Amino acid sequence: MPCEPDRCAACSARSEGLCGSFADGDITSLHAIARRRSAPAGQVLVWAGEPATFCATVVSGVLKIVRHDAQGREQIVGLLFPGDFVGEPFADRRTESVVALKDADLCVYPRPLLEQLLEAHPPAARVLLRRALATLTNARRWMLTLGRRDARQKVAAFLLDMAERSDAVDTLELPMSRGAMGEALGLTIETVSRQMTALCRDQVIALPACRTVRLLDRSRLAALAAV
Amino acid sequence: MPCEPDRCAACSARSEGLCGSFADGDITSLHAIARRRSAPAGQVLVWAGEPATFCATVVSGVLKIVRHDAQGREQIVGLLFPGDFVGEPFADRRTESVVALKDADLCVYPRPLLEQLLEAHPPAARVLLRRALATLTNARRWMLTLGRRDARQKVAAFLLDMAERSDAVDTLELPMSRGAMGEALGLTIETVSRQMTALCRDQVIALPACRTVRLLDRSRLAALAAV
DNA sequence: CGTAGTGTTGAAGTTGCTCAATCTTTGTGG
DNA sequence: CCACAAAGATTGAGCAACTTCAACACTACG
Repeated sequence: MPCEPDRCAACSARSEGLCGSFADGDITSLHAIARRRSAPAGQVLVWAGEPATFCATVVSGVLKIVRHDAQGREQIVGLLFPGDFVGEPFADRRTESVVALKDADLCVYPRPLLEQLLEAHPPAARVLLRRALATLTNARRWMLTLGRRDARQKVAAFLLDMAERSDAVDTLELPMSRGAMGEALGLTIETVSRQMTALCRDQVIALPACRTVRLLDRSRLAALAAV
Repeated sequence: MPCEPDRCAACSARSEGLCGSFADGDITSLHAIARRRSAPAGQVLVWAGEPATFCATVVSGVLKIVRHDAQGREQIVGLLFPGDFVGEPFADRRTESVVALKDADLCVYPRPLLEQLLEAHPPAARVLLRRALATLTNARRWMLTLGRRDARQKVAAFLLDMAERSDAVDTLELPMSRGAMGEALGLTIETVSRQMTALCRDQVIALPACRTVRLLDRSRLAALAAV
């Protein structure tokens, strides 16, 4: 009688994403192809341009997905939190880099084996489809911010987004530097910094520390973001 | 013995996307839930905010997917060409509008029936997963353009993208106005227009007509786009 | 105590937007 | 077939916003 492997039973991401599509008895088949890996903040897990050898589930930590162009400019195109799926099945080559913003733990699956598993276990493919569609909708929401909002609105929208993801009531810890915020928002470090201090001056937020944001007036922040 | 319905057999999108995941004998089950619909250029097929009642496959024409914010600013977040899949299964409410840029024909599926079909027919879910992942990668590529490139590079990148999609050798027909280009690029009409004439002046493209672009120097265009 | 990394602030310079006028194309009715 | 209206596209001038460049402050860590 198949039972749940200990590591999965103890995993905080057990009920999330891909893993959540497997029943306790079934999870063995996913566990069988998975190995654990951890990465310190700053480490590059995936290099754009390399062959795509694995996918993964984020167990803990935060990662950024980055694209760069011919002139070396960088744009963060996604953030990965615990439970999120990393990588793209069916794609032989990576077009984006993945970098740890904070120390992270991953559950890694070799891509060929994962693709076999997706064939053999239809609920897994459906769960990935659901997530992919949700991620796409999120990316498109972000496109509106990148294309149409000014610096103030971008920063406000970013803070709201982070607040939602960490379901913070009034204080939230940013998982990244001003530089990374700029990469995500299509702004320079300086502009991000100026907007943060401006929001502070206007009593919309407070900054007890560089990366600690207290939301003083969430509705005004939402109004500024023009969400 | 099941055979291919006439309408599907004659359809130019038969081998594309969702339909392509069904064998000639199987297509009946998709055909059974589908009805045809056509829309003239300019017609709104989906209103953001409405309940999501259907998905569809584009048979002919071009559609735009648009998001708007509280201040009414609009951003095109995707374009749909023949064979592309319209709508988001599993999402109860639309967050984006879909508008025909050119007269279009669609093959429409009621969402609940489609979702049942995805359960019953795993290859269909896998095909949608593949497409969703590819669309996501495309959206992310576009995010780099929106966030990091200046007006000249945006317009150059857009023209290259359109050239690819219509696999044009040297002359391509834009399926949209300058205004829609601006919506897609996060620029004003005026800026798009100025960049187009500048590219013309620099002998990178020629404009026999407003929406007809002749690519005079594709490699220089690529260099300008900084792809 | 010095150095490196990160963040803030200021001044000057560009880029793209706004507003406004003009030109072109398209479509409609006489 | 032409005239006219409406929509789309182009061009120009002035302005606001963001970037760039530069200096300086704060923190952490050896």
